[in-house]
Amino acid sequence: MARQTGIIKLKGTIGDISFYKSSDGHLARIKGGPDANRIANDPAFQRTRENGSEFGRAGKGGKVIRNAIRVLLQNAKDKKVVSRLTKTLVAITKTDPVNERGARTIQDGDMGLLSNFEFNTNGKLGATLFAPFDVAFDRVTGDASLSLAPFAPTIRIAAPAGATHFKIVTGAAELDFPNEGSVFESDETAILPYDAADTAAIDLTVTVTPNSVLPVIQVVGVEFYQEVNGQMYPLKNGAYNALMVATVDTV
DNA sequence: TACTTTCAACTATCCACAGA
DNA sequence: TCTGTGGATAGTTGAAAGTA
Repeated sequence: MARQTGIIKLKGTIGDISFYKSSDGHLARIKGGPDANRIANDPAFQRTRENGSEFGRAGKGGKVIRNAIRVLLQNAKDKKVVSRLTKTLVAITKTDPVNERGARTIQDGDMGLLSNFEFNTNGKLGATLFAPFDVAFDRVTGDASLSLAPFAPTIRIAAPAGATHFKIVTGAAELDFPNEGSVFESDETAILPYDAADTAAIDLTVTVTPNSVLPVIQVVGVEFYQEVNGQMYPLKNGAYNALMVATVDTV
């Protein structure tokens, strides 16, 4: 049994050697574990395969969502949004009361858990936009709307340093998880000055399939800009832009 | 008993390396 | 020294075998 006696304790795996801390001290040994073939075929790993199946479904579901809102997500995301979204979708999958273990789905689970999901932890909408806003989705017409009464930007929006302008965006996505497809439309305000003067009332509407029977989510976001010599530049490549799930509507 | 590894899906980011 | 390429990694869940 190999032991680590140096000052620097390692944790993790380098090559075929694993380093970890146990009650016997810091150890180093050849990595082990069951092989891929066993996990794929051995009846003892049935539970493991069921987990893998549901986890895989959540991962694919995350891709459907990210692909759907890609045009907005590109401007407001952090490095770990994929894993955070997967985590949420796994939790949703577990709330599915219909299907048996290993076959549970996102759309049969409680998709409400996706409400208020923030796509950028570096710029959360909940900590950025303090102007009250209303969202509404009409399943018959397929219209998703966002409205804000006039507000003073410097009071109602916590903008990162350097921002001179901003934009409010929204989008609706109709999600078809089994077929890995989606319908998406987005709308946005003009680029507005970040100052103390009240904005005009904001009303944005986007439309997805009327009378849809699929789950629909609506996202709301804020994007920041910096004006330099009359040109608008995205502030720090959108590091502080916010995007959040505002509505989750299922049949 | 405590701990690791493995698998499932996905992708931005990081790193090493080769070649110019 | 710089650039492009390709592979590894992180991060998420849960189950069980294997080892000291």
